[in-house]
Amino acid sequence: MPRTPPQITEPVTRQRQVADYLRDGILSGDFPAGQPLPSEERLADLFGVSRHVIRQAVTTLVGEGLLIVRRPHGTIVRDPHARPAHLDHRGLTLADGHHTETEPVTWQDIDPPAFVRADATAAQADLFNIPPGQPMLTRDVLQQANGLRRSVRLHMPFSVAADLDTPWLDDPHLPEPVQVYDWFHSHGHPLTFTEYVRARMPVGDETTALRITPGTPLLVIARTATTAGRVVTLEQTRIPGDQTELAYPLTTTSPAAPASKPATRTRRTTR
Amino acid sequence: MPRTPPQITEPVTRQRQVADYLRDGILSGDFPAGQPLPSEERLADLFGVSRHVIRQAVTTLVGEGLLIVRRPHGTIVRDPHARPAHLDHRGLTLADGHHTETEPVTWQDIDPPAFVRADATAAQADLFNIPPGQPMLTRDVLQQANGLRRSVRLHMPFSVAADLDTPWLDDPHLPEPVQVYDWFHSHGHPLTFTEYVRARMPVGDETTALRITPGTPLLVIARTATTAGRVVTLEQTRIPGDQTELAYPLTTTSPAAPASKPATRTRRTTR
DNA sequence: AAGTGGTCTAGACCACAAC
DNA sequence: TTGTGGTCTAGACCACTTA
Repeated sequence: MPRTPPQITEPVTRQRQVADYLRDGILSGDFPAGQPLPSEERLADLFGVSRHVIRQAVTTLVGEGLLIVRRPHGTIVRDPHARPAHLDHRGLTLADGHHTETEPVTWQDIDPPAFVRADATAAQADLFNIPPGQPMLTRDVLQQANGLRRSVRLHMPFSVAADLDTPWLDDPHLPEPVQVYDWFHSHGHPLTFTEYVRARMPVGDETTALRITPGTPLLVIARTATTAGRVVTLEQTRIPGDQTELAYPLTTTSPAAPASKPATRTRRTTR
Repeated sequence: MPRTPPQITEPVTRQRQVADYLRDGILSGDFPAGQPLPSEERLADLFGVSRHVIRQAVTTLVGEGLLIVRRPHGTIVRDPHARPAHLDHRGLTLADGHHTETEPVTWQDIDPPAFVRADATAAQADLFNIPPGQPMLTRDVLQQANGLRRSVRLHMPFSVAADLDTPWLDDPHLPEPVQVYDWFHSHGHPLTFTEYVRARMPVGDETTALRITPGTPLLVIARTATTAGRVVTLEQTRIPGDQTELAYPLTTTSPAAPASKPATRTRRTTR
């Protein structure tokens, strides 16, 4: 009897074997990008399994972004090494009191902006250092440029609008973000900006609104504007993750002049 | 007979209805986070459909990151508004000729670094401005800290190693990235850095190697080091997208001193 | 022992677009 | 008309963990 127990590996199911076979073929180029795979029934016959097994394997690979299904043409191989076609240099330019995006893309509103009165979520309350549930002015718009889509939502707590005598306390129609930034700058509140980037899967109608191909995640960018240590606005942008790559010049600080970190946000240390 | 054709909407399949019902319940809090959903068989009886329909709906929501399956406990509701628990302030500090990461996390190597000789892909060749397929020195390592995992891969073209008389042409055992940066700095090649962020779904064994929960994307960070207009190294980091959020201080440039954009990379304008 | 989700079969019918 | 993937049913057996 063997003393050493055998190495336990992942169970090798049929759908797993099919998925591995197809993935290897795609990554090695045996199944060239842009070409359709053999039909599900043909693959089922080829492997001698039911179509359900094939479908499970195909579903896995669609989730990995390696396949895309075009009915009734078939299942098409996607280029796995394709990088996003667009590069977005993140940054703002300040000239004559006017803020401008570094990236000179002109986004067009698909629908008129929506001005919803939203209550601060726990995370937003934490960010703005306000009580959770406090109402906020928001401006929500869906935009497009070059066939791309993005969603931009600007948030400003009521307390900020009131404390700093902004014109939007009575008229909640916030203009586009850069104009809001201009107002702060010209009224004695110079701004510094920080961006927070995360990725998640689209939920529900985000897939259709942003025209997201199945198997591609969402890039979520939260840009905060801070003046005198106070976060005054949050500009949240959502873009499909397979179309755009974000570029940031990295600040190389020297310890003599330490980086002015934005106000630390409390974070759960639990997972 | 009506003149105006009816508005065409998405077909409302059973699995779609089940998924919508469950999603609404999760987002509204009727199905509280952390609690298990009713079992598949119970849901099938409840709706009067086969278990297959339930499974399809559950698969959809797992793909959206709203559910997580823990066998045999059941299917657990995930907090849809949870933000990543960790914040990574991206940046480098330069002191006494030594580069240090701004974020003071100590990552531990899970395995010893692997030094593979890799050929430049088309995208990498474009980035380094070298012919595609040119060999590169690479250093690949899987790390962990605080229960998180990440993969870090450092690339340096052979031509760079040779032209700048680096010590790694003969001994391909690249040290960790900051030490490589130190070498460039102390040998008369001051560096500037740019980071490129994108998101994609994990492929194949990335899921297991990085311990990625199904339904969560991957954040891919490419950090380039440039000296005298030449990109000398590429440091690529991959982290699970549900655990870490990236923070970048945004540079607000004034047009008098325009931002020194890194060498423009050619990009396909096609989708 | 019981109950969970995972895998798999063998069928069936459908909508859609190309031929 | 044909072939595609999408949906759906009604079963079956399995591995796993907790009670």
